[in-house]
Amino acid sequence: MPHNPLPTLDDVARAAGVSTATVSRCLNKSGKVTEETRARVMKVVTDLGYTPNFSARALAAKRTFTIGAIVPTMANDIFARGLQAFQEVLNANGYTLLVSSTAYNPDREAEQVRTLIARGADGLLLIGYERDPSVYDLIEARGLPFVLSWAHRDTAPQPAIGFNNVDAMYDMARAVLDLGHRKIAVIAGVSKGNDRAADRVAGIHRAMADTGLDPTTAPVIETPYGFDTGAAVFAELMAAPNRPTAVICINDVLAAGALMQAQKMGLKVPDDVSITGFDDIELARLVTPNLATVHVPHREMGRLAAEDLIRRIETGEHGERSPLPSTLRLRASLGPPSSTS
Amino acid sequence: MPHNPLPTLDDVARAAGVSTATVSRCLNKSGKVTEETRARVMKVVTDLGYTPNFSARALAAKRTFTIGAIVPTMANDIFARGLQAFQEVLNANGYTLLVSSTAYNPDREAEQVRTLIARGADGLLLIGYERDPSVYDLIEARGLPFVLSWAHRDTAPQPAIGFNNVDAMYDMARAVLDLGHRKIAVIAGVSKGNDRAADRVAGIHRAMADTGLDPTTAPVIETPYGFDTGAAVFAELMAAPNRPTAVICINDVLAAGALMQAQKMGLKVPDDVSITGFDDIELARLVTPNLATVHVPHREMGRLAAEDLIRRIETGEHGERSPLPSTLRLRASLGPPSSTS
DNA sequence: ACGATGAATGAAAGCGCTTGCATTAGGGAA
DNA sequence: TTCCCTAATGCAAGCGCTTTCATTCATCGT
Repeated sequence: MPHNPLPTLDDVARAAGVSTATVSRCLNKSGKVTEETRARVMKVVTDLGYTPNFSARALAAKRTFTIGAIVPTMANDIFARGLQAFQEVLNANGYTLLVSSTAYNPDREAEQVRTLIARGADGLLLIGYERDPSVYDLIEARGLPFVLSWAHRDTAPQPAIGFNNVDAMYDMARAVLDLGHRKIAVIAGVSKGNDRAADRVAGIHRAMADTGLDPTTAPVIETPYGFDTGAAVFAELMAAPNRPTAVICINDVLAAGALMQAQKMGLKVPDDVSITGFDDIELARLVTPNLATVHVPHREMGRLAAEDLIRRIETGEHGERSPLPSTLRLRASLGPPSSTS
Repeated sequence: MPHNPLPTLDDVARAAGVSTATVSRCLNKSGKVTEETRARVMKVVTDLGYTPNFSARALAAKRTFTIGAIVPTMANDIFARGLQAFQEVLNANGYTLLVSSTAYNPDREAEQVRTLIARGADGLLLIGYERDPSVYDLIEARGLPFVLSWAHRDTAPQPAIGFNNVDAMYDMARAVLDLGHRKIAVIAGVSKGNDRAADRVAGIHRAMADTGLDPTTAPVIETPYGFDTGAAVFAELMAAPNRPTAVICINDVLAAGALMQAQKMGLKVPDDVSITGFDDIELARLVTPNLATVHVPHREMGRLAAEDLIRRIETGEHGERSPLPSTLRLRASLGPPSSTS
């Protein structure tokens, strides 16, 4: 491994006949430099192909221009999309993205936060609210700017760029109920450590209560994320004595699995049973019948989260925090209950 | 922003009554420390909640335990999956992942590489072979370990953990041809700067030549990645006078778009026209009919790439480089050409 | 019992950059 | 012309860690 050393600030300073302080000032646009010297220095910089060493810069300036994101997993379209947008904005502003994932394991998050702090991240992106309080302590003790995303609760103290999962799912449940469905079942995600999943179920319950139904009558089955698990739970649900006429799924992937299983079982959707999802990933428009779901602006969310976080880092102030809108996409997988069922 | 300073090596050293050198040695398991002092130091470390400052460590040791990945975009399932696996292995080995994306714009890659080098990445993950030679120069001048992925060419000098796109697509094209199809059309990705896309088309051409067909007779339409573009190209293709009996798509997303469009046009798949994809993302088993495609082990690939890269960084040596296997998944969207067409 | 031997530890020199403070030079006011 | 003020620049002290080299000390051979 030949280590052909990159030129350093000293090299540039010497070649330009100025001090390292001046070169540094040129590079950091901190004013206080004649246009003439700046030009001379910049020429040397490009001639030498100089690139500042970030580690050194970070050590001296206590700024890394690095932002950490901790997501459950990138292999989930909704996070991948949001993260991509997040990264684009970061890059456009001179920041670099450090990614870790928890595989939905809350315990790993604290560890990841520690690592990112040690690495000197200038800011943090976290998903949702629910986490060990010690994690928040860690971040706040350090005065580290952060923003939550993929969720939004009006009452929560933490800054969040996201949507209200309760309300969003309430709307969908309401739509289902308004069509006349009374026998509802829910395929839920694992709610432990996942407030988004929990909130969505809460939204369904609220809609039922508002419609005069007893929320406890609807079976709610939690299952890990995935098609196959969605399919399995659906099969179980439909094998039970008192079949639901509508199955509300906590996300599109689970719903797609359910849809696939329905087909396999020879059930017509929505005639025999309605199925709804959440997220409106592209898949929703590809399955047959098209999936009724809740549209969430993931890219937009990632973009806004990045902008908010950068603002927070650079100016200390923060933007508005009103929740992002989610909108119903009522597609063919949702219909009125059949009169015979 | 209250900056509650994290404890430093000095703090630990003082509290443990040893020198910073000793603490450093304990932390880096470099032997040369009595079990007794190590225990004492470690206790102080946990008591104080000490975490080393990576910037300082990087500056002093010229190691960052950071690995950079430059992908076209994370918002593409195949990269997201691979990257997730890549990141998991990295994390398990004490490395952190720095992500940038190029949005399939080759020009941006050189810039990203520079940034990652300046940030002191210990290694790099790049997608495919095709890039400006200056990028390779940059990396090699620095002696920076790297590995390519998502592609594999036996003749290429660069280390790669991937599969052979030509062969993989050859197999699929062969399967299509062997069913009797003679009028074939290709929905391709943009091949400029994307050797995976180009190689796949090459595979199709080779299969045609091997079957005694003139490769130039098959229309190849390039289009950016996406459903809607896939649908649009498909519509165009089927509107032409001499309709193909089989449309081979360069990836599953394009194929899914084509499938959707076929449905919209009232065409039966595969009776009226066969459609095939590539990648075998989950969507392939969700659309109706299920998509015939080429299965590629993306997660496995990400995992292996990470392991190879780490080995390369830590020991200088490299593992084997035989291509990963891809396998045909011949599903319902592919059938023999109808006799009437 | 004494010097030789080697293992554990400490002292200190950076790594490449930023930044507070000192210094210099140039320009305007008196 | 002299003096003061300001803007540009340089000096040098770190930032927190690793690592080389020197030092210390206990152990062993003779």
